[in-house]
Amino acid sequence: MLKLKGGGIDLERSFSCGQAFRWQKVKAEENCWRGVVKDRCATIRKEGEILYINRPEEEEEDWTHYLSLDLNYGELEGLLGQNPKTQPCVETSAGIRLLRQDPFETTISFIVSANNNVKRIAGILERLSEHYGDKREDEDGYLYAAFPSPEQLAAASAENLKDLGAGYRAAYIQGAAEMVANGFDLETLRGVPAGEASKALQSLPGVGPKVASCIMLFALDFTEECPLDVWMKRVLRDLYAPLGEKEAVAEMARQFGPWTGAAQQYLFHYARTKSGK
DNA sequence: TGGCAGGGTCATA
DNA sequence: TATGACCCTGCC
Repeated sequence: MLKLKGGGIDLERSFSCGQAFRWQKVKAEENCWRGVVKDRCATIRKEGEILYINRPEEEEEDWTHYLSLDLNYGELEGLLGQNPKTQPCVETSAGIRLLRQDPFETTISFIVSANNNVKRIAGILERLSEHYGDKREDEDGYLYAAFPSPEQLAAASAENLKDLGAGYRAAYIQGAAEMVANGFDLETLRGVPAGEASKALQSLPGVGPKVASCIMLFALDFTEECPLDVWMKRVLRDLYAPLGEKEAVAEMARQFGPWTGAAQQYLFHYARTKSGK
């Protein structure tokens, strides 16, 4: 059993704010979530400020990194609190942590996210894993399906993917998986200029500017990325009017610097909470 | 029950 | 650069 200091993380907000799709609340227990991260299944329970994770102690660094427990989010919340316009989201979104996710899983997840809703996205990814991923058992005997490897998904037929509910995204999933399986190296994009990484990602089928931005923020450590979806566009109109979208993003980057992406997630969650979603 | 929105992308003009 | 089409489920 792995034991970590939680550092103010809010599991519910972090897992259900739309950055990851394979975490589910364990209903029988208080503040307890189970999820599959690439090929590992974990159950995380929070008691006070301590996280109990049913993983071996050697994985301490991995989970600290995944949950961003090594960063001081007090700094972000301080910045958000300084501006009366962004201040309200501190209350609704405190405890959200950007999860540092696997690049391939994130790529497929956000290809699936296009013109789609969170519930259906989660269902498609679950069926994708059940169908093509390795079946495994965690330390407690819980059976789960790992996220498929690029090779496993590349071998899938678009028709079969369609049957899993992916719709017109089926061909994108298969095509992107094939490119990665054939040597398109997502990892090497870390640290290259943002414009270059975005352009490279957009050479994958089903990946446009928004999905590229999500992959960069959620999986490749581009912490200044600010993905603009329909919700964030509304937020920017509300908060930064009369600035246009580009100017508003520039203003966010100026205010938040390396915390821009995390601020985006706080504001995104705020907007959705406010609308009752 | 019908009608539309849902964390966009792609093809076409 | 600007429009529509696109699979299909969930929700009002």
